[in-house]
Amino acid sequence: MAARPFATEPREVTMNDIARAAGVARSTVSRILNDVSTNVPVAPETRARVLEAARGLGYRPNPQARALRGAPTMLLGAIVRDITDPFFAGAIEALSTVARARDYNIVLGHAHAQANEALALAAMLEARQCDALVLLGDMRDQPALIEDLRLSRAPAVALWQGTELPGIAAVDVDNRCGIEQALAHLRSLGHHRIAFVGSRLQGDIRERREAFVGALALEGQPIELVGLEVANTPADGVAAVRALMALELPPTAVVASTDVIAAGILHGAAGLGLRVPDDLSVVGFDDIAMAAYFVPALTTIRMPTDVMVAAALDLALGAVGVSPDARSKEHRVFRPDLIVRASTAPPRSFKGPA
Amino acid sequence: MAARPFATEPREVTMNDIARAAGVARSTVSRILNDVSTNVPVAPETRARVLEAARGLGYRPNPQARALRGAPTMLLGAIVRDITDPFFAGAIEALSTVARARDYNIVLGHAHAQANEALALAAMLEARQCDALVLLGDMRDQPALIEDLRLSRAPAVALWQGTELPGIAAVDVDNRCGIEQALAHLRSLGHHRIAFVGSRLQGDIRERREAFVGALALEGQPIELVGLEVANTPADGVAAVRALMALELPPTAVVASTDVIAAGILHGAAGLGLRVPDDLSVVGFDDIAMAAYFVPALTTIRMPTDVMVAAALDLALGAVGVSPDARSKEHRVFRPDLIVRASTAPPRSFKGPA
DNA sequence: CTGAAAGCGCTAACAC
DNA sequence: GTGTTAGCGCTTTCAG
Repeated sequence: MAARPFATEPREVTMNDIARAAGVARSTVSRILNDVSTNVPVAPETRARVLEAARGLGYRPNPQARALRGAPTMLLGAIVRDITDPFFAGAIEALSTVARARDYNIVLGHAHAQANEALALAAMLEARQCDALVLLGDMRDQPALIEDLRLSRAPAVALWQGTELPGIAAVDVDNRCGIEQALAHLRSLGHHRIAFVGSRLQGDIRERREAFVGALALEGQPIELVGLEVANTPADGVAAVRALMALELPPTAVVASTDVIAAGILHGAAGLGLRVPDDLSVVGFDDIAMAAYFVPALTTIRMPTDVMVAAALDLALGAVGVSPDARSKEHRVFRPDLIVRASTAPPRSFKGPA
Repeated sequence: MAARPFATEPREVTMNDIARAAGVARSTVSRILNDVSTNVPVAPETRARVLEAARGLGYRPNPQARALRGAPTMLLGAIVRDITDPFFAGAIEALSTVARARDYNIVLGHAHAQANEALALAAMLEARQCDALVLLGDMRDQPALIEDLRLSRAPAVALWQGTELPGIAAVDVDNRCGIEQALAHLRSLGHHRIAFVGSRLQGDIRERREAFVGALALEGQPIELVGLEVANTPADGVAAVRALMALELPPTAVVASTDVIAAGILHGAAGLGLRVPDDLSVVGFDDIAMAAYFVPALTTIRMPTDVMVAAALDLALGAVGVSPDARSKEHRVFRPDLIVRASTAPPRSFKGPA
């Protein structure tokens, strides 16, 4: 067989084919298949014939044609910096689940802090294939994206942005509340020298850091901060705990800005011959699926991820009774909870409440 | 302002608008914007005028209209059972990266072994919004999906399917090779009682299990298998190690079918007061990002994920010089490597090579 | 070199 | 009840 320039695709079955097969007009087929019987009556006999033909021919509606007529694409864009981050992986899963319940699919636009970062995102917007967009995590370092977002017709919602993006609806966690719970827990165990590990640069993490500083400053407690430039990786958690433990007066407890960093802290502590929680207490943030199976199981802050994701979707796709205009101004904040596990205990020197 | 039934969308800028602004015909605009200058010459003056108008009006091509004309959607469907699985999260990230290099975006179709499982997938195919599909992980328990896949016009590639799906191209890892490396490593350390943890039900994992059984049977070694029904979760890893250690003659080493299960084994071992690797050696499979930061760092089998994902994309989107027909019959297998870390050591009783 | 016209598959007025 | 018609935004002959 000679190679043809273009493969002759096995032509799609269209409404025309059904119309011909059933001996009716295309519009009739459309009416029946879309079940607009409420408005326009159709003879049951015709209906049966058309449905039969459609099934027999294996008809599948062409979404592009529908979209051209103004139908929604049923695609929801999810822009995330790093799918590999277990917390965001979980969030995407949750988002995908609630989206599916509305017959929406997720288009992934991972930002991946690379050189071409903004481009990937712009491409997605440019393509306008999505009915709405959800941003997961802090994107303020991608000004081009934010700008495009504003110009874009598709509504956008920022999840875990950790800050307000004027004109874009937001769903966030109360980071201060979470950090305060962690600190209250550690203090009740008798800890006085508590360190925080996490960058001051990125949204949520920055908020957590500020909450930490604020809370300790309020009480005149000594503050030990590490990692103005800590990345959200276990490797940087290892480096941080090494730095902390090399201090003249090392902390007895560490609050990590995320569970991923906490994993590194646990690993690094073990490498230094320290036992957690006896020699060092560790508190994480996020409660990723694995946190309960760290060695030891991690005490951490859990957010109502499912609820938050559902709220974001409501905002993005339009909950009943919420005008698009009002939506873009909304900023919903949810309260996290402390989950106490095995990585926290009274410090060694602690002999009971004063 | 009274509420209108439908918000008047800020009308998109179309080619007609440009044509009007530049005083040319729509077809001319199309030619210029698509740069088909090779075929049809266009007056430089006209070209400039049109480009100017397009930029000025902020024109963005409508992908649906293009698709209707037969253009590709530039969307790649990725069907994965569980995005939360760190290994697959990494794979999706890799896939997304190579896809982006070809201007493709990923549409997520997570299968999530629920009641509505097959539906989600069918919906995606039904929608035919994707130019090609990549299946990540074993999907044989979703026969409806597989069937749809065959009917679908979009080419599909199975990644880590762990078995052949007739008519669907596949990219896989040599599981036997990986398991044999793990066993060789453990034997060289002096282990004789080695257990395997992992279900016999699912694709890759089943292959790993069979490789394990085969290799040990060959040498008449005692075989300890756990988990005919082990799920790929840390929780089941914990249960497995408890069961193993309750045996009359517990193993001195465990091979886990995945790093996620290995995490549970490490956690469970610690809970039993066992020290890894002194009391028990543990080998994982996958080398997920966190594996190097487990306590202790996990010895595991690493696959060339990036290369495999790229191969899958080539197959799906059509590498140069490969006919669609030949592609669907391809089955490429890649070799994994053992990464030795801190979770393996000679067994306690071992006093050096015999 | 450029314009006119047809049509991708579908929906929605508007006839009859 | 059902058919006719127009048109969504775009590409692509085919005429000039």
